[in-house]
Amino acid sequence: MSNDPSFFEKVYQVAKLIPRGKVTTYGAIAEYLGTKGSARMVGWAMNKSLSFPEEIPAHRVVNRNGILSGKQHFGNPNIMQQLLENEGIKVIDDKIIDLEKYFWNPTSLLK
DNA sequence: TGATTGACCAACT
DNA sequence: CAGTTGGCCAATC
Repeated sequence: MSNDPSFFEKVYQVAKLIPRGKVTTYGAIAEYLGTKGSARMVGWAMNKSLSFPEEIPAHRVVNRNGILSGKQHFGNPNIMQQLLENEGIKVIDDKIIDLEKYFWNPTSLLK
């Protein structure tokens, strides 16, 4: 099969690999893909992923500040925070506490 | 089909 | 210190 994964498809591959109880950032995924500037695309891809049949933990992806940027896209803004807290991640004021502690870098897959 | 937007990030002014 | 701009790729108008 000819694999020609677009930026878009790679995002899903990485997003599915995010371990439970961990979070990552749009920029980290984009950087892993080799295109740091496409961080916006990652978020946008997540938005579409909500409509996809595949289970993609979009709630484990936040922005560089650890803020739940896309909480509004889950239908109800509370869902994203509840999911994160359900995995043991502390979220206060739509922001992840000790982000570096829960942060998971997709680049770990390379080594 | 050209222009605009988008769950971002970093650098520059 | 805060606002603006450039960058990236794909989808929508």
